[in-house]
Amino acid sequence: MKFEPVTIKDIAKALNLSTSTVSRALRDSYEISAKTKKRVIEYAEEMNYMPNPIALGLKERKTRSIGVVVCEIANSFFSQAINGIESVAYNAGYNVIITQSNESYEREVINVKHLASRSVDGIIISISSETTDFSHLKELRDKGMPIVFFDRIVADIQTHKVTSDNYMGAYNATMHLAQNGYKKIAFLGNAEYLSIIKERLAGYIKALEDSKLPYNPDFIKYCLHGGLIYEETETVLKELLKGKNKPDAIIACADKLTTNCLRYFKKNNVSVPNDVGLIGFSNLDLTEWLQPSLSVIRQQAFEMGANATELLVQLISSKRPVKQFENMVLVPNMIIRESSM
Amino acid sequence: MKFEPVTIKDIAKALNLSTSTVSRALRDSYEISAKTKKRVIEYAEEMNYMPNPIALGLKERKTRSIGVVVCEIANSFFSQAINGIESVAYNAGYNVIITQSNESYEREVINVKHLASRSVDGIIISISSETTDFSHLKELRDKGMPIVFFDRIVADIQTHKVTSDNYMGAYNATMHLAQNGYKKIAFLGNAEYLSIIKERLAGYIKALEDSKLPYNPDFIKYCLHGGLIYEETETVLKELLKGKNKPDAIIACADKLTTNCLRYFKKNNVSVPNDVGLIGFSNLDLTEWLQPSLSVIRQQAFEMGANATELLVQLISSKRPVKQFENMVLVPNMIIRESSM
DNA sequence: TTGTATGCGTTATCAG
DNA sequence: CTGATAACGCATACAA
Repeated sequence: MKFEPVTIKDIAKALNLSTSTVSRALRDSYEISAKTKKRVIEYAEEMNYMPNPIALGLKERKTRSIGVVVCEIANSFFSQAINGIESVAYNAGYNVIITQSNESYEREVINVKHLASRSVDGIIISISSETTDFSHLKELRDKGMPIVFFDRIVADIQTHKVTSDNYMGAYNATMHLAQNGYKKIAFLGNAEYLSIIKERLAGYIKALEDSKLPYNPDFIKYCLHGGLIYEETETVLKELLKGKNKPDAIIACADKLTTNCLRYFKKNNVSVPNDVGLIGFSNLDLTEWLQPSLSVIRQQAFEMGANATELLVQLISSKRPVKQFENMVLVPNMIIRESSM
Repeated sequence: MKFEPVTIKDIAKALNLSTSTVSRALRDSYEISAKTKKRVIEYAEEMNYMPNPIALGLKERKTRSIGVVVCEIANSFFSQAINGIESVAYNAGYNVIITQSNESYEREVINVKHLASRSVDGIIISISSETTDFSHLKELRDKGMPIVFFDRIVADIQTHKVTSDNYMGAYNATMHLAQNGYKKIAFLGNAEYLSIIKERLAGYIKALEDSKLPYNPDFIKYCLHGGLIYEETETVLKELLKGKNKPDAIIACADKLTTNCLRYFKKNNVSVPNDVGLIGFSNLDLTEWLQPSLSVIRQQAFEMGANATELLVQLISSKRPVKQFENMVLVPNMIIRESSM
């Protein structure tokens, strides 16, 4: 006894009407008499009628769902962002399909292809730290798929973008450390070519200049896997913190990278912020209590997700060709949060 | 210049064949000549043909997507489980739609209704800690929607379930603490009526008996919000740890609950495991380095997710009526992991 | 105001 | 071996 959903046809038959009348009545068309409308709507209600989204999609060539590509959801920044994405999407009547690249280019391409193969009306993507070739995204964009780049945007691809003011964020973070007496501040990023990292590096360098601190290229390090592999971070930190002229503070440019730094410091009995100052990007609620006086920046994950989704939904339902790009850069407050020492 | 996906019809026209021939060739039907088959498949490949899942769904009354309801994705157990779910679902050709209840009953009902109305083919759910009324799920099950209960199952609802051996897990955890010299072990759960908590409580009590430790009802506490609200946990811990006869160890029965305990201890300069022993459920990779010798149990999140999904996919494609329930309880290894002190 | 016919992309069932 | 046609559920242009 399988559950058979009631269709417009069933209603039409039961009420001795045509399917089109029923359809129009349910859509509250002006050309239907109030009486018929009422009869249909009441009966539909009673039978718990639900329009079949698949049939709708077939007609409109829409799936009413949007795809999301992030590096991983077990990341406080992205899981918060996803909350924002979902809340907007649901209100707009969209489902959200989340995929994870695990910082792998190959995986990202697979995910994007899968989403694009008509299971999705639009895509929100934060590229993997490994991605340097963007042809899969350019292709998609050229085919007319609405895409919003999120957080980790691609500078040289013309499309819609939502990101934070990474330059100012890194600038503020560096200034903060400098003002607290740190003289040799290191910069730890994930991927050198990632736009958000480039911007942060620029902000970092500007802050060094403004606080008259020397710029030391040895203090700039990258972990391609973005902290997904602890050992990679460990190797880099070892390299960074060896010798006599080692840094006395670090700016860590990713959620997991920050976690890994803390882990490494714990393991090696390095005290934060006494031995080493540390500021981590992203919203790690753990870091607040892990190490007193560790500062954490960028709290607007939810808003960023929500904004990106609003933009995407707008793009999807927009009648204008998607090719009329409007770059939109969102600048959320970058918060330096300090806990008491 | 909107992107128009290539359809079977297009291929048929281009190759001077009928749509049915093309369809059969692509499905590798035995009644098509090798030559035609090759011609069609090659052309389809070249044109990057992708079958339209919506049209497929219309025929089969399927959406090829499954819904997931968890309390939150920013939870190491669930985000790992979701990885398992997605990997199986993806291989079986299903999309995964994730929703979060945030431990709210109301939210859970909304999510379930939403998923059901958008006609996912099946649902994997881990109920919220607030949920005590299961009519929304019973209703759905009675309508024939394949449902697999995951992790936080409902004991008195007859359907398919995948969970871990919580009784043994708690038993082992408690024994571990007892064997390490702790005498007054407290039990911290989220919701009293949650089956996994009841089972863990039973295992805890049995372990107390077996290690000849007294059972003290004051040592059993609950945080309904499952750690989502730190202050709630803090209040409970304050209550638990006051007085002279306070516990010397705690079993924390949820991911965030464990985190909150650590946060509270940090704040109050309580050393783990010297002042208080602590074992937390779920897979918190952070805890490993946060506090030496903190033990963490249940590593099988990925496998559990994968198993639940396999079961669900099987249910969906099963021709038998879904009402023939088979309870399936998965018993993953419960691991007590220790880091060096 | 209502009904009829058509099409969205695909597959199954007939015919040939 | 291949082709024509109906059907899935819905919306809509066109007819009445």
